[in-house]
Amino acid sequence: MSSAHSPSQNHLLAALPAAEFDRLAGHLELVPMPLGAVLYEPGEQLQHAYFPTTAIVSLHYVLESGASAEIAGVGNEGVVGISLFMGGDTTPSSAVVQTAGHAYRLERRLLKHEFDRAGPVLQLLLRYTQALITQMTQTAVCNRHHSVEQQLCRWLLMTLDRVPSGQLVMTQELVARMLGVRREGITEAAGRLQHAGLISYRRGHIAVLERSGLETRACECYAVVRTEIGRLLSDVKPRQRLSAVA
Amino acid sequence: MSSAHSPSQNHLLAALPAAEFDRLAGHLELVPMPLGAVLYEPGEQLQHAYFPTTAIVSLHYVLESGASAEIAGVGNEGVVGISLFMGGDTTPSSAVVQTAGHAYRLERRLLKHEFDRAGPVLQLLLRYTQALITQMTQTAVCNRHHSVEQQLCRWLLMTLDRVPSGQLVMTQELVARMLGVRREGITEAAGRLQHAGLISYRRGHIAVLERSGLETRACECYAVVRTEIGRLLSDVKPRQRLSAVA
DNA sequence: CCGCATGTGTGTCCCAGCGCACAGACGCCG
DNA sequence: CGGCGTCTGTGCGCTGGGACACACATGCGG
Repeated sequence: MSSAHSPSQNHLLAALPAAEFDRLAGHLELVPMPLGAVLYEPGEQLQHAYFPTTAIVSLHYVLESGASAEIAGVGNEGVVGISLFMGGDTTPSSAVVQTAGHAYRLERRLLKHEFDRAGPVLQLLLRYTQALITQMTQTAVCNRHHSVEQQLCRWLLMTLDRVPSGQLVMTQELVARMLGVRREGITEAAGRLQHAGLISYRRGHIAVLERSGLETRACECYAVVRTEIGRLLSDVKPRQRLSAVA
Repeated sequence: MSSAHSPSQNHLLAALPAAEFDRLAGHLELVPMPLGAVLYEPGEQLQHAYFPTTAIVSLHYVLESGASAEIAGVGNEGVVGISLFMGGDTTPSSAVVQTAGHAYRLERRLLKHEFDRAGPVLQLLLRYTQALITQMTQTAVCNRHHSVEQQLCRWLLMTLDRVPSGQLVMTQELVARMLGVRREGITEAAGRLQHAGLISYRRGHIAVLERSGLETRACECYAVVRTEIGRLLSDVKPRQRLSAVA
């Protein structure tokens, strides 16, 4: 595993015109993202926006009761901290590192400055935000109407898109917390998937064996989000490595 | 009921600096919004953005199975058609008039133009968008964890904020479709609320009698969204008539 | 003012998912 | 290599909500 880091590992940054990219590059700071790290908590003033390269961040909402659910996930296709350029500065949700890795971060001030420029950077960020909105709406509908197994498949697929190896380091307990369901529900669903030969797992490690099987069992939500990301971020710079967007 | 229409009945428009407001005013077109009218369908290119004054619009998502759910609602505090300035042009969801009334609409081209100006108009729109995002995330979590009754209360309260009279024209069937639940579930929940003296209804009409009671029974989601709208849109222009924001 | 479409109230059955409780099983660390 | 913490499997009973099936109201249009 080569550890050569580059901002262009993040699709948003990679999609920027060279001039814009160069302008920002000097200000990007590579930071490690350990599992469980909290990038921000509800109402907290963000100091940086994070462009993940290998890390995956989960936008999470915790209710007063302690129950929680993932709102959306952000990997190397996006950025964490949209409220910085949206103007609200904070959000009622939090952001937690779901898969350890790295990200490039940009200071709050610099990002806010992008708003005034109203250039390609802002345009790209807003498009991404719309894709994120799609993800959120889909999550809302999915939560309402789809089974735990369908959602698990969707979640695995989305994570898979951000982890090329297909080897996820993830306990069932954590997955349950992501989806906002009972741990036992995941055990059962995952058991069925393993039995069907689609995945295999052992104590905190999940390996996807047959991606297509997951796609069959997943709800439409996965495809919708995937397609929408492709649509919104493709014509900015046609060739990204979103791979198999269909 | 005075039928004097004015763009300033929409809080976003009203919050604009005078110069900006005047610039747009000439291009705003007052349109009636009949119940059930579809402003856009999934994937459809929007031709206008709508700033409701008395109408309420429901952002809606319909699954392949036919099941559906409201993603968020837009009243005189907001605007329908954010994808126009976000850059995506279309969304996978649709927008349907949930309560008849009026709105001012603005042509696509003009709104897109606002993006390039990167002025107060865009800033306000983006802030509103963030509030909308909050509403969507809250919907997602609410769908996961809260009971039908709690959600009904939340929905009633949010609608109430947009209908000063407290007299809603709305069948249980429709409410059910909004929340993405069974009609019978609404019948039961509404029955309990009526029994408790909080609301009264008859064949397609719902009257709220005791707002505070609904607030008690609603989940936290209502307050979160309400507070966030207040926070995000208040310091643009302090005095809006969002009334009792708490 | 009658009738029928359209809302609303019930009741019954069923099941996914929750809460809880505990039994194994793995694997890391001393 | 042994022990313990963590993760996973399983078995309850319970319940909210879904699907379906009617019976009854209501009020609009003819």
